[in-house]
Amino acid sequence: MGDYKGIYNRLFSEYGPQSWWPGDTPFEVMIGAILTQNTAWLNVERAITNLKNARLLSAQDLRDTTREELAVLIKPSGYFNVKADRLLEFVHWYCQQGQYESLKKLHTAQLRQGLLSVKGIGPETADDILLYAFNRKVFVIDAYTRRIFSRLGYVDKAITYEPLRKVFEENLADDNTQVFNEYHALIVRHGKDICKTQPRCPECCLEVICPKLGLANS
DNA sequence: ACCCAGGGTCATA
DNA sequence: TATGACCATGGG
Repeated sequence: MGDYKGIYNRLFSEYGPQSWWPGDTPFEVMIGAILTQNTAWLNVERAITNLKNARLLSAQDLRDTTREELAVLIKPSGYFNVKADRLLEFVHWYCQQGQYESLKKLHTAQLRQGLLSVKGIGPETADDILLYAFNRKVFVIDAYTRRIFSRLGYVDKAITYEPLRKVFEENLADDNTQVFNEYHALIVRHGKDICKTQPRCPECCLEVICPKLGLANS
């Protein structure tokens, strides 16, 4: 089973509200979700600042940018050639679908399917967008989630994305979207916080259950 | 110098 | 289905 809400409460009392996702508009959230793939958020912020200065954080303007021009601007976020293509693939789809006003009318399953049809958007990025840009009640799974909760003995360490997402969504069925929002952010925050204090420490949550959770490994 | 970050795709077996 | 290679910058 596992006390999923209990872990949430411990994380929340330890760290407090995380105010995710950082970003001024839903569209900026979506762009950030693509840029942050396997990348530290600090580097994503630099790339987003460049896009803002170039006035490219609207769908229309971004769509008319060349891949080469885009690659230069998002360079700090890494994988810049790959991500330039992914941003363009996404924004083309986004405009074709009628942007936010049209997409927000879709059911969550339909919207998710649409996002996943875009080359460069996988399950985690799609769920980031669903939760943090469209405010849909989906649980975002990442590497921290899988590590922490498999070490807790709640799930198998080899569990794949969809089954793990289902576990969280079933266990948090009675909770609202804000809890889903906060929970994923807290999981990420927990990993960052510990690693900042003790980089690669064997006591770090990435390797064993962090003492901060009050759940010593044994 | 080494590890890895708020992943995803593609080729291979 | 399940690994492995690849993408690439910047912080600790």
